[in-house]
Order: sequence, then C-alpha cells, then structure tokens
Amino acid sequence: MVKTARSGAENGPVGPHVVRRVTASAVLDELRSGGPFTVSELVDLTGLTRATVIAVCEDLVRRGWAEEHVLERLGPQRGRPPRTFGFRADGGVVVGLDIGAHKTTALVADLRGEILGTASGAFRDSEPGARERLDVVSSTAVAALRAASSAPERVLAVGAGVAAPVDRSGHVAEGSDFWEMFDVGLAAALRERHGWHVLLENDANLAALAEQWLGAARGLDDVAVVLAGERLGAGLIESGRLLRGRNGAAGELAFLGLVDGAVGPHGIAQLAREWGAEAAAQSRGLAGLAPADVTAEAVFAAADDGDPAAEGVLRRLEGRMARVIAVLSTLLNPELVVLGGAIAPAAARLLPGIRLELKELTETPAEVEVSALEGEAVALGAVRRALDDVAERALEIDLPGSQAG
Amino acid sequence: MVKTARSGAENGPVGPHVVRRVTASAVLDELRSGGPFTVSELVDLTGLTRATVIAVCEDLVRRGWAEEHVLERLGPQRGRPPRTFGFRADGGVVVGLDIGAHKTTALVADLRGEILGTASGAFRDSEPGARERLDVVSSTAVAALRAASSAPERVLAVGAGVAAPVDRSGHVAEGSDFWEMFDVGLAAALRERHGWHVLLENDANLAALAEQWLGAARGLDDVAVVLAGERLGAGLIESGRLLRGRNGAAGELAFLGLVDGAVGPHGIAQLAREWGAEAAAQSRGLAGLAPADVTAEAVFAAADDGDPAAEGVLRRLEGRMARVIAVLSTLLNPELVVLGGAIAPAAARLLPGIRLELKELTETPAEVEVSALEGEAVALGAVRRALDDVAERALEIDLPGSQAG
DNA sequence: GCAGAATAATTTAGACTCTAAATATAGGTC
DNA sequence: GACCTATATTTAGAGTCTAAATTATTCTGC
Repeated sequence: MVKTARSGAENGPVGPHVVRRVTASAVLDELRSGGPFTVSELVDLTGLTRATVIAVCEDLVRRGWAEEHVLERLGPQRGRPPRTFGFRADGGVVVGLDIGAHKTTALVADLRGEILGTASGAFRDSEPGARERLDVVSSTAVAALRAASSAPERVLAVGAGVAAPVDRSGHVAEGSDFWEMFDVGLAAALRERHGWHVLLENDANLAALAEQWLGAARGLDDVAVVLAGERLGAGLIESGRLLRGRNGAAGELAFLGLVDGAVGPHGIAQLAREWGAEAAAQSRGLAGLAPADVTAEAVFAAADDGDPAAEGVLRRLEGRMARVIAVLSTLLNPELVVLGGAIAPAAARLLPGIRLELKELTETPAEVEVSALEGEAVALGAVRRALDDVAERALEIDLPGSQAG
Repeated sequence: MVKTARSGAENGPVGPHVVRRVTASAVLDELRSGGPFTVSELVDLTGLTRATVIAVCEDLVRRGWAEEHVLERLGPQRGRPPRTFGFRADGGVVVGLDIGAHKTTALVADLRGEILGTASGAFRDSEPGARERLDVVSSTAVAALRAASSAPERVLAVGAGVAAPVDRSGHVAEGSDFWEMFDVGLAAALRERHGWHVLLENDANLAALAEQWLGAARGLDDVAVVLAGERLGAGLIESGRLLRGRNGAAGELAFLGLVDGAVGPHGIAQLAREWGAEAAAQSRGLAGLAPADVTAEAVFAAADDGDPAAEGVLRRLEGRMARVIAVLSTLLNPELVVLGGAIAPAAARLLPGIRLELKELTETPAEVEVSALEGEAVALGAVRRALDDVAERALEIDLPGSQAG
C-alpha cells in the first residue's frame, strides 16, 4: 500500500552477501528460539544445504552470536558424531526500564529474555526535574546490571516505558508538557553516558508486548491490554504489531466520558474512591467509613465482607469496564483483552460480571482475562522491546568479544 | 514481536537468484512509479551498477514487465544516446468489484491503475441467491473487461468488496449468516470460471485504500474512513496497513449505542429519517411533511430552506458523527478521518459542526474531510488491492506474452 | 580386531549474481 | 577528422549457493 521508500539507494549495496544475510537470519532465528541443534537438525529446519549451514554457523560463532557445543552423548549412537551449535544467550544483555511517576524499575535480561537482575529506585521529589529523573533512572539501571553481574558495556539495547504517548520515532508526543522536554533527554542522555541504544515507548504498549510474550495473551496476534489504576490506557496489538497512531497517542481511553457521561477520563482506582464515597455519604453503609476515608482497597474489602453498598460500587465498575472493553471489541476485534495495572489484583472478582455484560454490548466480544504479570508487565515489555530490536539488528551488531571485522 | 514462521524450509530455496529478486524489485518499483527512465537514471535511483541495471531491465523486458523505449531526442545532446526503459502498464489488467446488496460495480484498470472500463449490474431478486449473485457479478466483470477492450485471460488479480467482515485469509467471518456460504463461493467460483485470483475484502477497508490512494487521504499512513449511509462502518489504516482484527470485524462502529444511548447500530440515513419523523410528529414543522414521508433527502432539503426543525436534526447528526469520530481519534489517533458512503454528498454541510464538537470531545482530534470519490470508493479500493497484490507477486507471475520460462 | 553400516563432515565443481575497472560506441563540437 | 562526452559493453574477480563426490567417525556383529 503505497511505496515505502526510494528503494535501492538507501538500503546499502546489494551483492552476494545479502544471500548470506538471509541464510544467517534463518539459522540464527532457529538457534534463538530453540535449544542447541545439530547441523543436521538445522538443515531440516531451514531447508539449507549442510555445507551452507556449517559455513553460516561458523560465521555466527565468529561474530559472537553462536557457540559450538561439545556434545555429551547419552547412549551409544551410530555414525559420525554431529557438530552442535547453540545460541549464545550471554553474548550481551538488554535492559528494560519502567519509568513511573514516583519510581522506576529496571530489569536486566540475557538475549533469550532470562531475567538476570532487578533494581528499583524512587525519585526523591514528588515532582522531580529532568536531571533528578535521569540520575535515578541511570543509577537504577546500573544497579540492576550489577545485580546481574553484568556491565554497561555489555548492554545491546534498552527498552524504556513512560506514561505518555510516544510516536514512531521514539519522541514523546508534543503537547504532553510534562514529558516533552524530558524524552529527548532520556534517550540522548543514556546514549551519552553509557553508549546505550534506547527505545522509548508508551507503557501500555510495553505491557501489551509483555502479555503477548509471557502473559495471558501468549502467542496471540490480536490483543488489547488495558492498564487500569490511577491512570487508564491501553496497548493495542493487531496482527502482531503495536498500534501507535499518528502521534503515538493510540490506545488512549479517554472516550470514557462519551461512553457513560462521566466528565473527563478517570482511572478505575479513582472511580472506586469516588463512587465509594458517594455511597458512604448516602449513608448506605460501606462499613461505616467516613466518605473521606474511602480508598479503593477499602471498597474492595467491604465488598468481600458482603457490604451491599460496596458491592453496588463494584457493579458500577464492572459496567464501566465492560463498556470500555465493548468499544475495543467492536472497533478493533481483538481475540483477547487483558486487564492489567493497579486494578489487576482486584479485577479477578469483576471478571464474571464484565464478561456477562460484554456479551450484551457487542456482537464480537473478546475474551477477557486478568494479567498475571503483577507489577512487572511494563518492565518485561521493555525487555521484550529491546530483545526484538536486538534480533532485528543482530547481523549489523558487532558483539563485544567477537572476532569479526 | 514473536517469530513469524519456521523461516527457511517454506520460503523456497535460497541462492544467488534471491539477489536478482531484490534488484529486480528495486528497478521494477522505480519503473512502476515513474515515467520511462534512462539506465543512468535508474542507476542513480537504485544505487545499483550500470551493468546490473541493464541486465535486470532486459530480464524484465523478457518477462513482460518492462519495455525498451525508442527515444526521441528533443534537442542536441552530448554523448552516446542512452537506452530507456518503461513499465508496461498494459502487461495485464486488474478488476475491482464492489458487490453491494442490490447491485454490483466492476472497474477494469491497467497495471498503473488507469481505469479502462466500467460496468454495473443489478440483482433481479431483492434477496438474490448465491447463484444469482455470482452470475451477475461474473457477467458484470466480463462486461467491464469488454468495455476496456480486454479479456478474462488478461486479468492478473481481482479485488472484491463486500459489506461483511472478511478475515485475513479472505473468508467472510462466521456468524454472518447471509454471506457465510457465499464468500467461498465467490472466490472459488470466479477462479473456477475464469482462473482469476480473487481477493475478498470488507468494503469499508477498500474505501480506505481508495482514499489513501486517490482521495482525501492521499499519501497518509494513519487514516480512518467512515462509510455512513444505511449502514455504518469504518476502514482503518494504521502505519500504512489495514486493520482487520482477529476475525476481520475491526472497523465496526456498532458501539454507537454506547456512545449516546441509542439502541443498536444505526446508519446515518436511517437516523435522519427517524429523527426527522420525530420532529415532524412533534409538529415542529419540517416543511409540513407527514412523518411517514420523511426521507433523509427531505430533511437535508428542508434544512437548506431554513426549516429550524430540520436544522435541529442536522445538529443531532453532527453530534452523533462527532462522537463516533472522537472515539476513533482517541483510540486510534489517525491523522485524518474521511467521511464517505451515501452520506458524503450531504456531509460537507455537517463538517463545520462536526469539527467544532470534535475539539471538545478529544485531546487528539483528527482532521475531518469528506470523500470526493463519490460512489466509486469501494470499487477503486478493490482495484488498489488488486494492484498491490500484483506488485507483491510480480516476479512470480508469468505475464501473458512473456518469453520467460 | 576388523569388515560393514550408518551418519555426518568436508571438499570439489558448477552456476549465478554482484561490483569495479577497462574498453568500446554513438553522437556532438571544433 | 580529431576530440569530447555520456553511455554501453566486456572482462575479471569475489561471494554465495547447490549438488555430488569424497572422507571421517562411530557403532554393530562376528
């Protein structure tokens, strides 16, 4: 659909080596996604010739992406012992950052996504400046690297999630006054300080990647992940691709106001407080709390005790969520909607009600599940994003310690 | 984001010829998108060597995709006269079909998208059976080919739009009882009868392709096209790609009920009638029409005459449209929303009101324009779809009349 | 121990493609 | 007619793949 780019001139010179790029990618993909393989297995998997597979593997070993395994033969086998090659998951590391309003989390993972180290840090000020944020983020990342017994030089890519729209070029959308100045700062500053390749991304988008990778949406290609808590936003994946929209603002759910007449967008936690306080004020009970003391947790706890007013609040929340999911289902037709964010722990109890209402609201209801990734979805998604980037650039990257020219 | 497929084995054998495929694509893309070029120009455009470009061009000529032009030199020029090559737009044709409820339209275009012939046919029965539909569609397509002085054997691809969800594999989504049986019938039957390669697609999706190709959204990568009339649906393009969703149902706008409390989905024309009739019944005028006589056209005409009740209906329509567009803008963040379908002729007068309301409803309002493609959007989009398919498969297609083995 | 079977690695020959550099060609200019 | 210019063609060299032939390693059975 419409040309992508003046094709040739920019895509580097063509030549016999592009063939090698294709074959090397094929082999590397197999190695990355599976255990060590014998050459014969790789021949079967890729459809390439034995001679080619060996040449490619030796190439990959030289470049640091693969290693030859010394095989331990279990039982007696016939024939010449095969050579086996495996992916070098320790060829480098990636970092996943979840940069929140008050704190930041860093994960360090190997090239297969195994988490090697974690750290988190809090911003001292409640409204920290760019410098403060940058320092905390940077030192948290370094701390996670230390916990992983790794070092900044070994980092091949960094994924970073922020609670703001991020466009396709990795810039925080204009008009988002708070982040506007900081975004360029983050990617540029981390590159400056450590030489890192930073991929900035909206947090809900990363949560979606994480759910698709390790969570409730594992392996599905059409998914929406709703992050509900103080904020409300969604990460959308269609046909395996993140949707960002023109300015990176896709996935905002501020149409809530249109859906049931509320004024402006509201996080679910906020709503629970607000509606809970209403109920308390109307002296409908809620465990005798004063309206000012009503927290989201208190409402959920009261509902557990059978408080009818609190249960009424939950019904309203179910309705609200069902409407949001109904709009997503109708407009985007995902296979599954995952509920995540701060609401996740409480969401399980809303699920039956939501599913029931959803069926009435749309002809194409998605499945609905609750995230099981706890607080780590965004950081895990950042890891996934970084891994994807590394996989894409693999053959252009010179791995530290490789003997390649 | 997750592996796509067991890479190698299915992708055909690798070898030096894949390089040729790359270079040939690069040259062919340039030729297709521009006038005839001299070899030197192609060298600049593609970054390839002169020797390569000539070899590739001669290859393309042999395969029927390009032709060598005899140059007419305008003024005196220095140097050896260059060879020039051009795309052979007449190497074959594509067909675009708009299969509606009551009639069908067929366009025939050359490989550059120039429309060569048109035809349309009506179904005799109001609820025609599969056989009747198939016969009319087939003969309409053949009539359009005749009008284009072409023939069924020259058809390289057929795009076909239907008013039903179509999933990625080209099948009408299950549960859509009416089309369910017919869809497979259409693609299979046209292949059977004429050997055509048929690409079934949702009509709103095709309208979106058309707007992006020739219409108000020319060249934009993030667009939504709302088809409003008796029915209501949208075609969504994000990052240059159509969104289909899990079952092809993406773009449905039946969430309208959620947005302002209406029951079930309603086409705009229906609403105009309904609300107009309400207004008439409340004896608020509407040019003295009896409620039963109120048509959408009558409402718009009355508004033109300054009838306040009719204007009230238009305000309500503006509000409804603005809400729909607001949801699209917020959730998908397109750059532009195009209003098309039966509403298009009347929509221009709603535009100012819609734009004004939209700004109040979302933080990321899209631009809003009215389609200028008149009734042809779907059929044109079908042509575009077919052309894209041909472009993608170009080097695997044996063009009729080529001397390639 | 040793021939033979089984499996895999390595080598060799052949084909195709690209680039780069050298050579040839077709016009115009002086 | 000699020269200049822009282009075309040829030639040499390198990289890559496949396919087929050759060599290597191990186990089995006697």
